[in-house]
Amino acid sequence: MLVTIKDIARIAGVSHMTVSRALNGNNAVTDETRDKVLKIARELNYRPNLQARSLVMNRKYSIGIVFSTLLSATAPSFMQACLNGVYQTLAKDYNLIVKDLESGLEHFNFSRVDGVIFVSQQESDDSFIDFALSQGANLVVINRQVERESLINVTADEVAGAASAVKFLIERNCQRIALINGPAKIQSSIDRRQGYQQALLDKNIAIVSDLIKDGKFSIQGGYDAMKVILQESKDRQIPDAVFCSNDEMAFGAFKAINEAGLNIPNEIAVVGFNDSDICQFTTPALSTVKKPIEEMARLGAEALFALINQEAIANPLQQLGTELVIRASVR
Amino acid sequence: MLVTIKDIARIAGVSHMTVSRALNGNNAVTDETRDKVLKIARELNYRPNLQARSLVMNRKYSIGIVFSTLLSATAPSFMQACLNGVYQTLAKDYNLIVKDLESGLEHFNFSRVDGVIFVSQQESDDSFIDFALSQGANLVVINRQVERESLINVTADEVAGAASAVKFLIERNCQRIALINGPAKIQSSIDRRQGYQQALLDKNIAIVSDLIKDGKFSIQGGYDAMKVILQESKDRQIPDAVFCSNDEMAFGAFKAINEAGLNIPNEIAVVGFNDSDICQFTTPALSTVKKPIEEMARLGAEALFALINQEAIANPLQQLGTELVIRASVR
DNA sequence: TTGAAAGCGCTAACAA
DNA sequence: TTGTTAGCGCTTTCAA
Repeated sequence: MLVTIKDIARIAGVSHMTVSRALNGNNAVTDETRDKVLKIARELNYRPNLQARSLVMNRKYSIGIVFSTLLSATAPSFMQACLNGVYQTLAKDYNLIVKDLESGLEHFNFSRVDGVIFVSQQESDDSFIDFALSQGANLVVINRQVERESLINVTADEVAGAASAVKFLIERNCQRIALINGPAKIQSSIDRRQGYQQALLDKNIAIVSDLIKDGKFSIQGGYDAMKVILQESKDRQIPDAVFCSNDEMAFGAFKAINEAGLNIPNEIAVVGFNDSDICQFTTPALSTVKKPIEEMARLGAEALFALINQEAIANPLQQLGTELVIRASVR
Repeated sequence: MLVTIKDIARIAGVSHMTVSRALNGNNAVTDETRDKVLKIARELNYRPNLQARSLVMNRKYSIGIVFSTLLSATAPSFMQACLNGVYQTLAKDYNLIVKDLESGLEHFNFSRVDGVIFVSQQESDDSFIDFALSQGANLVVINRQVERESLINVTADEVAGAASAVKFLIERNCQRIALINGPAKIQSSIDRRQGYQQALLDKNIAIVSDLIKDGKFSIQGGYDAMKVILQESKDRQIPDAVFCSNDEMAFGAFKAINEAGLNIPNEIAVVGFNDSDICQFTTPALSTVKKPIEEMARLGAEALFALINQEAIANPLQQLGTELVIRASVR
């Protein structure tokens, strides 16, 4: 068994309460006593049992980060950015617990965490959000816009981001612009499609449903979708541009375009979304809409800690901007 | 405050002990009582306070996964594979806590977890390993081979993997083979370099230190290293192959080679390591050494749970095989 | 089959 | 400034 405050108390010849006070920096203890206690604690390599403290203080010293899924539709770069953003804000004593919703939300025990930062990706996540709120859990939802009374929600302006990309393509004289989108139920897919359609409407270009495909947010999916698009346009005109809902799918599309012997950007321009690491190193370099994922996670986590500590939340609804990054994949 | 067994006891008109027994499936309780208790528990949406149970049982219902670093030198795809592998083996009640060593190991409180799975990447991790062992923690080290009395260690045979790749290149008539390696202190870098050198020696090819560069395990680093290699060989012969210590660096090298106007694989053959998602979609497709990362993590986690539950460990030292995957980036 | 008492390691409240 | 007592929610032990 590990060292407890009682062990230290016995050796120091004081009560366990004096030890507790000394360790917690309570100043109702003489310097001499404190020094003695701290010295013994150090020698015995004492670590507080946070489970026990937790029971008394009703604090868990843990927060949870919950993903819709750890496996599919969560690109590694996206997940790492989220984890990093949250991890950086973590106070010294705090643990970060990773969960996904596929293991079943009935297993989620809110009594083990002080709060949850939920990286929400789809509308069906609502049941978890409502469950969390009904449990009175401290909750911050990031990535997907959610309408709930006084819920803290940090998102990016994906509609505008997608629209800016498509608008740019049109201004560069693209007329037949395909969309390789993520799975239909994912909110980012819905938003980016909306931005795509908005831009086309604004410029009086018809929306051609044959040019919209599901690329599953994966490299393979982007490749498959692009192949189908090219196949289907064999007898007709091929698209002169393709907007992909994330960079991975754009990367897959590159492969299909290369295999078809077509030139990027002269025959087909390509734009992605997120600005992940790969963009600068594809050939040609991939134009994209930069989404501040790590910052989104950081701001969400900061708000969560404010919530936990019952501090005022400056701005419960934050929508971060996106930014069009032009590289050689457009002409 | 949340529902406790005492609340249920009061409503059911029994003692809290009977509730505890009913909830834990102890059969020293009549079916009638049990049903009544379970029904009330369900209605009140009772969740056990694992902090409290923890205190009594001296079980934490959490394991930790510790990375050397969450930020640098940990490729997103590698990290996600590790997390997935461990997450899949997690028992229903268990939480997974993510940590890195950069936050300082003095902060690591082993009393909060039942065990730790350590994704070790470098020799300087040894201090953490020794610290963990000195604390009597349940520890499993994966990814890096570590010599410690009765320590559970799951690794991949990286030396052989690298050697097989380089040997293959030589058999395809490559003579000047560059190595773009990870940071020198990372064990995988050391192992893969050793495999590289071994293969060259076996085939009586001299090792040219100018052809060995640090690519930092990142796309950018691979690009930079390849550029330097090409720059330096301007007046001499350029290498006819480059072996990269991970796929990301190979991807960066592709870019530099493309920019130099050289053909892959005819002028320079390229091989990577890990077999991550991108390999099939680069142009040309990237040959690589497949490393079973997720399986490594899964086996490690299974062993950790066996250790926690004091079951026999079939095989404390497991070295998984690697496999050379040939694609179009070699001729 | 059920209940009462004790205690896991810690802190809050009160007393000395 | 220090100590005593009680109790957080749970399980183990022993008694009924």
